[in-house]
Amino acid sequence: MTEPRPGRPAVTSRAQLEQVALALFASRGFEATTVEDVAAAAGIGRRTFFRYYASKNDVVWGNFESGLQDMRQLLAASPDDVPLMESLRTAVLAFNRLDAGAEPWHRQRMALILHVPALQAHSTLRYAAWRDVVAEHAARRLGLPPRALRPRLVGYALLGAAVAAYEQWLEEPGHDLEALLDEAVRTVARGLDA
Amino acid sequence: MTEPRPGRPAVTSRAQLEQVALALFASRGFEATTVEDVAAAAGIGRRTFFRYYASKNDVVWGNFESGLQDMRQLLAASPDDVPLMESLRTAVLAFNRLDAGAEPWHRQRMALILHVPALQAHSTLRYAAWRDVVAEHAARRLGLPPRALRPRLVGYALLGAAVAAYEQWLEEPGHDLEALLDEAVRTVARGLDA
DNA sequence: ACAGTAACGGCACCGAGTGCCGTTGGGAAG
DNA sequence: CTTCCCAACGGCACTCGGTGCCGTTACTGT
Repeated sequence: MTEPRPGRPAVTSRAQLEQVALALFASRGFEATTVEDVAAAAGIGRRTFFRYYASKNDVVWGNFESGLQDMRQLLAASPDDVPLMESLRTAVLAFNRLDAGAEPWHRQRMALILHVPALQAHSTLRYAAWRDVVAEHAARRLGLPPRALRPRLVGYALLGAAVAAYEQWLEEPGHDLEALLDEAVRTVARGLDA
Repeated sequence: MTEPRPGRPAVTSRAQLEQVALALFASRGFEATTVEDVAAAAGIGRRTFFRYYASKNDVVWGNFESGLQDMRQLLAASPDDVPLMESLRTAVLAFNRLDAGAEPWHRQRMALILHVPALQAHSTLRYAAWRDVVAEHAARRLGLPPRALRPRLVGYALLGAAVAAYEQWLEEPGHDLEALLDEAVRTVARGLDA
C-alpha cells in the first residue's frame, strides 16, 4: 500500500486537506476563509498548503485530472462505428456519474464552483483541459486537426451543455443530473453531427 | 459636450487609461506589467487607477457593458416573426461587428483575453452577463422562465460558438471574423431551434 | 552512527485590491 | 475676490494569495 520511500513522510494528503477546506468553506464561506485558516485547521503551515494545492481555488477541484484521464481513455476506446456525438454523449455522462453517496459533496463542490466568483473564473482554466479532451476526440473522428473550427466548436458546445445542466441541477433539488446532462447534450449534439 | 459638474475635474479617462495600459501590455506583457506601471505611465496614482477600473483585468474589456446594452436593445426590437435562432445569430454578428480600422486593436484585446490565463479566467464573469442577455431573449421568445434549461442552454451554446470562432480568427490572420461567427452560430443553432 | 533524501515551515518579499483621510482644484454663491 | 461646496486625487497602511529561499526535520538505507 504505502511503499516506503526515502525522505520525510508527508504529514497529510490532498484528500484530507480538501475535506478540511470544504468544511471551512461551507461554514464560513469561501472568501471569508483564508489559506492560513485552512492550513491551521489541517495542522500544517501555510507554506505547506501550497505544496499540496497550487492555489486556494484548486482545492475545490479535488482530483479532476484523474477524471479527465478516465474520459480520455474511454473516448479512445470507443469503437469507430458508434456515431461521434453518441460516443461523446456517453463519455460526458460517464464523466459526471457520481459514486453512491457522493451526491451531497458533489453538490456543495459544484455550488462553490458555479456561484463563487473567484471559483467561477478559475473554472475556465480547468474547463479548457476538458474541452481539449473532447476536441481531440472529435478531431480524430472527423479527420480534422484539433485546432480546426469544428472540433473546437464541439468542445465548447458540449461544455456549455454540461454546465447549463449543472446549473439547472443545483437550482432544483428534485432534478436528476444525468437526465439533465443527457437532455442538454442531445440538444446541442443535433446541430453538431452534420 | 463636457457639461460642467461640481467638484474637481477628472484628470484622465477610462479610454485614455485603456490605451496606455494596452500599450504596456503589448510591449512588456500583461503579467509583467503592474498596476503601478500603468498608473505611472498615465501620470496618476495607483489608488486612482482603481477608481477608473475595478481591477487590472477589467482594463482589457473597455466598454463591454455598453455593447451589451446595444445587443439587448437590438434583440428586444427584433420582430417576433423572425425565427428565434435567426434573431440571435443576427445579434451576435452585430455585437461583434468592428468599427473600420479597429481590427488590429480588437485582435490584440482578444488575444489577451483568450491567451493570458488571468484574463481567460476573468472573462467568464463578463461572459455570464452576455449569456444572460441571450438567455433572456430566448426565454421570452420560448415562453419559458429565463432560468429554465433551454434558454440557458441557448446562452451557453451561442457563447461557445462565439468564443470558438474568435479562437479560430486569432490563429489564422486570413480568416474573416464574421464568416467564422456565422458558421459557428449556424452550426449550434441547428440543434437549438427544435 | 551516518549519509541521502524529501517534506516541512518560517521568513521575507511581491502584487492586487481596499478603507481611510487629508489634499486639491474646480464651480457657484456671497 | 473670498468663501463654501464638492468630487477627484493620491498617499498610507493593511489584507490576502502566491513565491523563492533556506534551514530543519524525519524517515530509509548502508
